Amino acid sequence: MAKVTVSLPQGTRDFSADVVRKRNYIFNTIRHVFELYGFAPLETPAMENLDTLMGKYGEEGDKLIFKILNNGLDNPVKQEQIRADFEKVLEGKNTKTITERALRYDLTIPFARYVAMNYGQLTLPFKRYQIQPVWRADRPQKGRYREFYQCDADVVGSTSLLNEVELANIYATVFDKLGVEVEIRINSRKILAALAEICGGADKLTDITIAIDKLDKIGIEKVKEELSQRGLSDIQINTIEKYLSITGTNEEKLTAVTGLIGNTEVGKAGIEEIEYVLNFSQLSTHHSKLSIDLTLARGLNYYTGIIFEVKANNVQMGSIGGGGRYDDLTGLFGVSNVPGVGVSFGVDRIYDVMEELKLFPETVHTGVKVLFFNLGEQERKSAFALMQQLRAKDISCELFHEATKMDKQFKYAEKKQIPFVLILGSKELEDGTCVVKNLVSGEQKTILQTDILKEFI
RNA sequence: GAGGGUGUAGCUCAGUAGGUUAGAGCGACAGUUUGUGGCACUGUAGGUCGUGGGUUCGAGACCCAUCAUUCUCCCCA
Repeated sequence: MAKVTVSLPQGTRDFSADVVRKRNYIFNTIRHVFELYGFAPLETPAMENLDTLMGKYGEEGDKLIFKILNNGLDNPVKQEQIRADFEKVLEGKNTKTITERALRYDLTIPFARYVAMNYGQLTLPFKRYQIQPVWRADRPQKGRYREFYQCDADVVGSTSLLNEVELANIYATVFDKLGVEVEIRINSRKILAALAEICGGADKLTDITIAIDKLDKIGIEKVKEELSQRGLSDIQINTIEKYLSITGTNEEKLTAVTGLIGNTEVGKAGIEEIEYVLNFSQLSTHHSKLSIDLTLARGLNYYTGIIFEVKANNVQMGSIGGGGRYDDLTGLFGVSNVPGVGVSFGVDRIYDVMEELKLFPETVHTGVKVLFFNLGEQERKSAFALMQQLRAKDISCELFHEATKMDKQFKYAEKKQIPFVLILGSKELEDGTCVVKNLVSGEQKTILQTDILKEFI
């Protein structure tokens, strides 16, 4: 056999039939719930102008954007300019002559761009969902791919906390349906802002969030070290340690955090919005837990209110969903004062979790239902006619491609997990019957050809 | 960007301290079986041991480089 020399770009994958079916099961579940909650679909291009994306995801994020090389760089007329601009690229700057487009990095920024461009036409509040791949030039590892799907639902044009309640319920509903046990973590950037305020300045917010976000990974001592490196005083660090040591039930956490930052206006607001979402969500019934996580910060710095993150229980995997409220995402694109809130599902990680915990139902494997045996020229003509009758009734069938030993045809059906075979040989041809065999049970019976629809509908 | 692991048949992997002609299971194909699959038995095909250098009388094994892949950190879904 010839040596195969082709390969796939790092971090990308092909999906074979059974994987696609399982992925579709997840997509369909999410899409269905999005529709159920009144969200409408939107699709945007795989690529955006580089300007649209740059600077939206922080310094690290910018590095992970896949940039697209411009066409026509070999144009002799422009060579001098291009050489000069390429020097800038070597210094880490982007220039439009070299690259001006990039693959989308997430779905939120393209959505904000869409809202800004179409603001006048939208009925507010505007609720859209979007299920498309995104690309990141990250180094692949467990649960991390360079091409992966996000499923986002966002509401813009409303400051109502009802939206947060709805989105929390969407999370709970989807994971209940999929049978994945999760913990939906909730926090408010306002509480973090209040913490920064009593620690001497709003400008410390980013430093503080980056450090405390790592608590469960590196431990309290390392966090304190990092805070110290980031220029916080011992008194400030002491306050943060008090904040981080808050534990207990949701109610206990709220009481404790109120004692610490409840005297600040922003802190009070943050506590109130969490209380509101928690109380409202208790009205609906679902298994997934909604719990306060005061260390939850989220890297994206456009979040301003409630923030969410979803972790799967019983499995080692990064977050499988995240989101939050942003006050002014479209302001970056020239349309100010459009508040919004959204959540995102990471399908590829959800798939990995479900695979690891064996949560996919058997019924996901629905392929061909009936294989018609091919036992000769006359036989196959009759079989073909019968098969078309079933297909007309939406039953998927196949006729074996050549007249060969039954042995082979049986094995084909078995490998493709086709549950029924239909045998129509010379005997059956004569008396107008056919044999239906159930490959799972091994039972078979002879029926009239005219009764075939009854048999399978 | 930093640091580990792994590359041997289509797949999963053995390969002992460096020593003839590199193995197993599964899979594929053919047959036992020209109208009944799964089981069993028999046989066949398939590998310049990721690639390139080096050490050695001798390398799948040891050393260096390189590529691929995987995992961890950073960050994230």
